[in-house]
Amino acid sequence: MPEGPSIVILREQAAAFAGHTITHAEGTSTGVVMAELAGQPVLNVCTFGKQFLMRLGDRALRVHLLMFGTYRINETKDAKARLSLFFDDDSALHFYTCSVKTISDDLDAEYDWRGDVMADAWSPALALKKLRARPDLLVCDALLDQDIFAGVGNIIKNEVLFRIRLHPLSAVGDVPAAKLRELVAQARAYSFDFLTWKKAGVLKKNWLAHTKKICPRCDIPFERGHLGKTRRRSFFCGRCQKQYPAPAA
DNA sequence: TGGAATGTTGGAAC
DNA sequence: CGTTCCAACATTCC
Repeated sequence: MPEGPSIVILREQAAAFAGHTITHAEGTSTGVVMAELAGQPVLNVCTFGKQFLMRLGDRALRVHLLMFGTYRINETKDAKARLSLFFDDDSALHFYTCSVKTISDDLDAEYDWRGDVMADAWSPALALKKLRARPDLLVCDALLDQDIFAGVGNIIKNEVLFRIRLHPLSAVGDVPAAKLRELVAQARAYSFDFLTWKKAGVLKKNWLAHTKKICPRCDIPFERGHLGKTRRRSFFCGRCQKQYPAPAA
């Protein structure tokens, strides 16, 4: 479910709740006081990276779907909801298997929107600055770092690195400047392709690297491994994805 | 059917 | 005290 673009879809679907008032809240989450939510208006909904945010009358709710989280609108799943919100027009929003937290309603103080690859405020220059400050960071870890690329997940990581022909074990400080700019640009560009494909139900069909066995460019087997400090799955072509610095022979 | 996966966190360990 | 590491959590699919 949950890389940044999927959360954007959630936000678009939940936009209909803005302007409505919560009449009742229930669920197993310990991150909110259910009784305090009744009567609160939904002022607006937004996202930061993989987080879904709802600004209410006197607080905001942060929902993170983690790896397995799901949600339903105007219907329920056969499972206990972490948080169910019922609204004054009899609509409802249910979250399952997720982390729910109550946070300050001053979202501009909580988040630097320039760090969200899906945001209008996304700043490639700021991302580059953060990257240059960490030359030893491997690019496979850099893309997953939510302080640099909020919203990017493991699928986007693999697809971006394949797209720009960059080996996942390359060190940020050794990647040529132009290639690093490409990395930043494609972190956003691929995320929007992801969004388009996810909406059309053709996301998997468009994967070129993630979970793939053969490189579509070289027609040779992909390498795979749990790389970097994050130890997340990497799928990459040892021939067309260049490594910086070149590995010792 | 056990293992692994679109992820983060909190606390232990150093 | 700061940084790093790893177990824990949870659902679904193969």
